[in-house]
Amino acid sequence: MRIAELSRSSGVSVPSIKFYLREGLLHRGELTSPNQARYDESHLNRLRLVSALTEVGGLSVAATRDLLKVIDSDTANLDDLMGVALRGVGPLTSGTEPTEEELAEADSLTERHGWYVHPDSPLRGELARVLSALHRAGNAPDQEWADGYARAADEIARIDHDYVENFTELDEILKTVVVGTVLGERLLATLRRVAQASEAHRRYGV
Amino acid sequence: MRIAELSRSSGVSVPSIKFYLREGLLHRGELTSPNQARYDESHLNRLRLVSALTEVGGLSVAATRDLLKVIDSDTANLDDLMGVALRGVGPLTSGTEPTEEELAEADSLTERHGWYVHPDSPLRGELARVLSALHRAGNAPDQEWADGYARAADEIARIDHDYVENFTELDEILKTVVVGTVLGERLLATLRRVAQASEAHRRYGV
DNA sequence: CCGTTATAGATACTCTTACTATCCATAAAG
DNA sequence: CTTTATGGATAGTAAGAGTATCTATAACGG
Repeated sequence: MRIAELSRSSGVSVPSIKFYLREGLLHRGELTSPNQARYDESHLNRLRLVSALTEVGGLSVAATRDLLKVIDSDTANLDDLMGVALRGVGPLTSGTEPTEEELAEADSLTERHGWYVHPDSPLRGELARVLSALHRAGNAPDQEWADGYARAADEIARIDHDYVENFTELDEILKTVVVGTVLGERLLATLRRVAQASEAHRRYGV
Repeated sequence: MRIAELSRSSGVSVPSIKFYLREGLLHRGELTSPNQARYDESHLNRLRLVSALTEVGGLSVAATRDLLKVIDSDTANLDDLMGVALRGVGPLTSGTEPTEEELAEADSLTERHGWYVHPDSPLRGELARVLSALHRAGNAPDQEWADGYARAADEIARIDHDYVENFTELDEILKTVVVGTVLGERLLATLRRVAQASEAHRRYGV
């Protein structure tokens, strides 16, 4: 197909497609002449993936490119790739480095739940920053509340891993992990709001 | 205190403080002369809240201002305020309107979990868009997986509501709901990644 | 008392991100 | 054979989040 049709069936404007081509988020079409190229299903699928990740997943173009690079890579080692995929999924938070005290609170939480976090993992600082932000925002996150969240997170991690075990193809697993991480986060956030609104309705009849 | 000290103890640069003053995220200090103002604890607290919401919560300055407006308002009706607070917490996703079919999938999910969602609620479209994005990304969200997420969301909603019931002051509740919604989302996302990494470690020894 | 430093507030400038718009030379379509 | 549609390069734009400057004045340090 030509670019116009690709645009129509993907819902991405022609200039944006050209932009993604320039930025390396989409592979070039097969040139049939110096100014004509043919696109196929692979381009369409990639564009759908890109728009899902950026529009709904909220990823920047740069972050999306990095993720796609991981998906496209065919390193043989699944374990490595899972790690890269999880670590690569940004942008996480910004801000200053957490203090020792904040790290200690994060460690205490992860230990209470029997989680293993590598001391150098960015997740450790990330968690510390979030907890610290809750303090700074004037909401000392009471331990029971945070623990409830942790239990839910634990359950979800198990669900995710069980789900991934259905797949065997490496590239399929990779894509599932990446997409599941990014869009799963949005899904969870949205379901949480729905559940909250519904619970408010149930309790107070809003 | 003067602006330099406010900057030092909040970690926000003086130009940024001035920017927040211009944008209405921070109330002006008390003028002691045409070019001198005094700031107090209230300014410090507000700045901490703003930086927690923007840096960790990932809110834009505009979204933060809107939220603060809700927190500052003293409408007497708690029910209304909870609704406004929950609805006001953006930015949710962007993109095209969901189709009937996508809405139907969203409705089916909410119904399976006994949730009540007002037909005009933006949450309905939001959920439909996320589910649709999962399809578009090439990951048909298998029902069992989504249901697992929904159960976790349900649990969290209950935890949140139980937590809020500890408070009695209206403005305290409001702030807790808003902060809890925004930062709780980050906390949950982070815990989920920690749990995932930990589960990967447990299962595959990464 | 006085030179230096620190404001308040207004206006202008900058940097990044994510696109759009133009342009040229050729291809395809009617 | 005259429009319309590319591919690819270059330039322009609009929004968002600050920074920098500037003008009078205060406040401080000696």
